[in-house]
Amino acid sequence: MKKPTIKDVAKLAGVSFKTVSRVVNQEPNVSEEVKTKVQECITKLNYQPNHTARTMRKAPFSLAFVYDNPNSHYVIEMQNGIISECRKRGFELVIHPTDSRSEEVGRELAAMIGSNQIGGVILTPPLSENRELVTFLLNRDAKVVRILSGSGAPDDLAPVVHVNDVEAGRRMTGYLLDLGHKNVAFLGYHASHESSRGRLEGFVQAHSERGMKVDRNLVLDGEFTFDSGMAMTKQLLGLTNRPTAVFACNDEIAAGAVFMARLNQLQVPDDISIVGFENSPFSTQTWPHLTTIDQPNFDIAACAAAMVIDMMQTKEVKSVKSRGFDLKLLVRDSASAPPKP
Amino acid sequence: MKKPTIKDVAKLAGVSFKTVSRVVNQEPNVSEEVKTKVQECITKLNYQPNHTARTMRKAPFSLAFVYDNPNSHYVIEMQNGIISECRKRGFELVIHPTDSRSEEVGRELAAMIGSNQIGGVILTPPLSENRELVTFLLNRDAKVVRILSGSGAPDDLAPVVHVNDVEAGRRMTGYLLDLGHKNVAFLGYHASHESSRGRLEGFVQAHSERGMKVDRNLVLDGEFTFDSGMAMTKQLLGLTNRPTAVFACNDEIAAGAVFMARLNQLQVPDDISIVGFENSPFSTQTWPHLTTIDQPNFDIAACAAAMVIDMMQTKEVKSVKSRGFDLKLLVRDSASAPPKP
DNA sequence: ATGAAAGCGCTAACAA
DNA sequence: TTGTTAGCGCTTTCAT
Repeated sequence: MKKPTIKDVAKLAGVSFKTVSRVVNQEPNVSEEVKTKVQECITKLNYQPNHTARTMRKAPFSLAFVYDNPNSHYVIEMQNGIISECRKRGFELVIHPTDSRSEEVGRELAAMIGSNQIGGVILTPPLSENRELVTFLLNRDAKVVRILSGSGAPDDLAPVVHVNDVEAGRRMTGYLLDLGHKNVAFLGYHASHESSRGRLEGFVQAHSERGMKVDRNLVLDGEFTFDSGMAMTKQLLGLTNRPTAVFACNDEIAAGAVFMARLNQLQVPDDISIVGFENSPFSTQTWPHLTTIDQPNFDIAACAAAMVIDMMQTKEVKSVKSRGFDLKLLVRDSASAPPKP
Repeated sequence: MKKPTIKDVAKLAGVSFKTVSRVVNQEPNVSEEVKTKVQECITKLNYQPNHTARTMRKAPFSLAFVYDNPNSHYVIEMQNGIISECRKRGFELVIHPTDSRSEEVGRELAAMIGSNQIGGVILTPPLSENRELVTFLLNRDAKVVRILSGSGAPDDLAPVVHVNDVEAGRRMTGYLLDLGHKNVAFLGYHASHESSRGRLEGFVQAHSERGMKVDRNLVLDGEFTFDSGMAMTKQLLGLTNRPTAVFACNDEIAAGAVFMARLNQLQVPDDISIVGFENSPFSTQTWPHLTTIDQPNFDIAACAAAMVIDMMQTKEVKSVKSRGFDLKLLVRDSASAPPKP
């Protein structure tokens, strides 16, 4: 009736419980004969090792995913990626939504580490940009992996998985420019938002590579929201040098832009091209579906998870590694050549 | 250097480690004097009880949130609600995305329960509608709470938190009808989708309460997607008795409907009223923002979490309880009185 | 190749 | 009010 323990299996198999332990942990020095018998008894009793007891003797089998991000889609994809890796390796995921501006984060995480619940932490922006937090966690013996925007690791603190927003911005802008657009607007710059900085940098690069200059009046600050997209686009349409293409910093902005264009009797993409970034559900939640940048969040997260787990499993302090992911241009129907003048 | 244990605290305080345990667990029979001294030592050493060891002696301190739902927003809200309750009660949340059509679910969960990782499970639709799964988990001594669409618990298997889709559908339809609409379409019926059945039922009720009959040609089957919303609306607009209002089964459908209306030069809500359901981000990802139904997912989830935790903490088998939540009509700008003929 | 003993950090049961 | 003794289910260490 009660859950069988290692001892029950041992009794049934007529061996010492240590032998059962050896079989369960695939340790050497067990004769084939005994091994099979034990295996049988395990299945017969439907024995499952007690995860808790194991954790007590070894290290924790859980890692935490810490995030402060209003974008559900992003969080879920990350989460799923991490979980898929966790399942493969027999780990558990504890999720920890938090407010990055609060002082609590460190304390909360310290509590989880201190109580032996978790051994590793995966941090996403903006938390991952917080050096202080990273150091704090490191000092408490937690393994930390950061997911960051950039083309490499910014320091040697802890491994990072980096996402090259500059390159993606460059590629997307190049696509627009090569389509023949001369006036491209950039919507949704946000100085404190690392990714948007990178995307703008790529935007500028693509221009200079083609000997073109970015019209600073066409670079608009804004939130990553639909409403902000509408507002910025409205502003754009009032301009004398009205752009023929719009590079929106994310899909929600782009969706708002599409809507505003439509409101002004402009056809997308015939009269104006509008592209997004992120390949979020919003990119197909508008018409035409958005040409956008596909960010492999699932893979990024799985990679980060693999890294923390590796770190948790090897006692040695390995040299800091980092791994980068490329973002892909996803051509759909919201961009085309500019209208003939 | 190493993490302090209960014994270290005891040594420092000059008491037995059991006394420290008493203080930590707020048990009675400790003199104020000793208590304060121990408290001091705890802070001085920065002692934190080892969660794992505790779990081994008592019951697991984790519960699982099992879901199979493509809607990130829904999942995140649920998750946040559960976590907020978990934090209050010192529990951990393990999330378990899964494929409800797979045979694995039961096995996977059984493994988690069997290995003593989790003691309770929160199930959402469509998993929560699976009686077999519920029984299976119950047989393995897991505490189960289901979140279900309906006006009460369908059985005595396990407690449920129910969400009254019928009532919400009725209220929303009543709102439209009372605005003066005579032809209201229902978009996105899906026989296998419990909630959509409930919403349609409410839709019908509201009509009959006003002595009106539902035009079955205006009830369209469809997916819960933007594209499906567009397609269904297109079909609608071809009808001779074109409806003046649209009740979309969720916000994505409604957003698609708004877009299609716009494409056909119809103003929303002046020419046609369109309402959604769910109050998801999509409801403000269109213009005008959607009048919709607000579903308190966070509270629903928190309530379910509170229930499982209660069940995990009391040994007694309590009589099955259930708790319902009302959905609120959220009036925004996508519905108004029908146009004058 | 196998087993016995010790002990992880804690709580429960029982003294004192 | 306080302390002692077991022992949770497992792994580690050290025999045999």
